[in-house]
Amino acid sequence: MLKQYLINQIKQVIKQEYHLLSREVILTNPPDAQLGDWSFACFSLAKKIKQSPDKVAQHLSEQLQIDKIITKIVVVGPYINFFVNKTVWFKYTLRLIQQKGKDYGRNQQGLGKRVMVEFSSPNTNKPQHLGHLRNDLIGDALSNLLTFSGYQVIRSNLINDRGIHIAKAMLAYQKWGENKTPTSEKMKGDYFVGDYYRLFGKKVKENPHLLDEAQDLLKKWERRDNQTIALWQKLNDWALNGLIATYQELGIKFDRWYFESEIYQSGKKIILQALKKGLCYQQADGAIEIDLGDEKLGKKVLLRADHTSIYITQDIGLAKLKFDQYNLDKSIYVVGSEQIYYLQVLFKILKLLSFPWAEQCYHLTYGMVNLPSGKMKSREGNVVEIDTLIQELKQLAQAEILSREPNISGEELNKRSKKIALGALKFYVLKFTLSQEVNFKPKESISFEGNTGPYLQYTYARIQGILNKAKTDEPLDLVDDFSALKEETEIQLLKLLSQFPEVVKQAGEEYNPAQLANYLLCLTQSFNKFYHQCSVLQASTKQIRQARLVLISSVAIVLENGLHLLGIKPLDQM
RNA sequence: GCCCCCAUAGCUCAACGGAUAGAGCAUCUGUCUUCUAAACAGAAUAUAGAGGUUCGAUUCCUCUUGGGGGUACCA
Repeated sequence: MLKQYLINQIKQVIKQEYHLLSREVILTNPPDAQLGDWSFACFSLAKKIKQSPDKVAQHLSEQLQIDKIITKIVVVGPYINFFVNKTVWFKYTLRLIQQKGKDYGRNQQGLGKRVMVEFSSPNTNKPQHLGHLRNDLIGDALSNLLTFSGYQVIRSNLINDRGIHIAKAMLAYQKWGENKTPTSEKMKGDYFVGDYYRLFGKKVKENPHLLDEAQDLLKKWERRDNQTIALWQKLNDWALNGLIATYQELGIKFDRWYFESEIYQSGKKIILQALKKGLCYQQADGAIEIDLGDEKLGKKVLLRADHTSIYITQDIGLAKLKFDQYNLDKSIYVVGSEQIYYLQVLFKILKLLSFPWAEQCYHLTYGMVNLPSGKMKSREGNVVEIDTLIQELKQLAQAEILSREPNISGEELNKRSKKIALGALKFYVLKFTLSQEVNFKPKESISFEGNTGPYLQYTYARIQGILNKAKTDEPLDLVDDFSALKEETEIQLLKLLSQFPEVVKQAGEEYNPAQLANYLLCLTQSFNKFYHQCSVLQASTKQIRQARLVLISSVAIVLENGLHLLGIKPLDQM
């Protein structure tokens, strides 16, 4: 690697001149390509040896050798700027990409390590909306990134299929459902169930006693009352089928499903044992509580007075179950920022109960999704459902495609519009920094222009168009001569292509898919600039043409790999 | 009340403590007989306020102001 070579050269000179072993030699990109290809800033080194940065830069640069790879060294104030041999760089990078193909950018960071990513975790009382979508997409992209970094990743989903919110939907259906079914109403199951959940919300305003009835229903469920269980099973299946259909539409898969109805009692035993050991205590009314030993966190009840379990009881049990079953190195919870305090409490409890793996639990937070009309609340119907949005996007994409290709076959139209719709939606959501709240703008989310998923897909399609027309007889991975690539845009592309492995590695380490998303935009913009300035097929010489074909084919590979990590499918034609 | 997060262009977002703060939308102006105009080129506009740390702060610290979230024997 050229960058590593440079770093080693610098390290050597620093050692020789100042007798310092500097582990951190960081090379940056100069703000302008005219300044150089890589840059070393001498500030921190200057501080260590108590000299002015300018002096250090000057002195170091005089000791550095120019060779076949480093062609020029220019000092600008405290910066040492390096120019490297582009032909060598092109050859190394492009051949590497051609050889590795789909594996270009893969790293071994997590080799031998096992990590679980729990995400999505929907309730079975309504369809998934935009808030879930962000969670789904982050969880999926993160899992992809970690897999690409060599981790063994287990994607898990905890289905919240029990509790008062489920009982509410059940009660409404029992009272006003008239034995309708999703089939009879020609509705997706989760939407069908969601309607009854909302209906409950409406009716309970007129008649507050309905809440007591729902409570009773939940108690009957807990007593395993036959009729109640049957009703629950029925609604639950409908809702779950709807949820699964959405995952299929999104192309998201899970390795392990946990159902709250099956594990909600787990954790009880752990707590009773902890009580015996004196790790927690019983209150006068019988409730079991733990002192979190921290003023900010306070105290937390672990089991109700009647020793039935509450939500955290099951999360304690589930955490243990995960580590017992999978011997995890890391357990990541993808959960919104509104649950920061809750997960802090959970992890603290696990630590206080002296589970050795407590420190390996990690909460990956992200900001909420806001609509222009304000906060999303399923109960009030102020939501944008995922399926609905995808349908809208698909229709828009179809209109776009038809305006370009009126005679396209129905099947192809369907296929393409789905990829484009999902590409737009996924990229729109994933490009936000996690800690940022997402202000969902309907118009921008359905846009296919500018910084969007379809822009990336379009660029990929453009490249495929050229490659298909090129019909080159020389296999691209055998092209050897890149000395003809001299344009600024070509070199810009080279730099970006060689950066990809670092970007992926960092995005994985920092659990930050947005970083990859922004990199891909940068690469794509750079390509389109090149596209408008340089012709590939009409290049002035065969040498340039062949070299450019390899270059753009490499861009396509990197783009495809990057999109794949974000869960977005490229298109050969648009 | 207490705790946490956020504040960058008219709008939505970028920017390992480093060189001239970048994109996209919207607005205005150009570019399709030439590899797909879902594109490209150009114009214009920004770090909420006050201190501090630092050779250097959009980035770190404190306060102020303005948004959001949390503070259950709910899930």
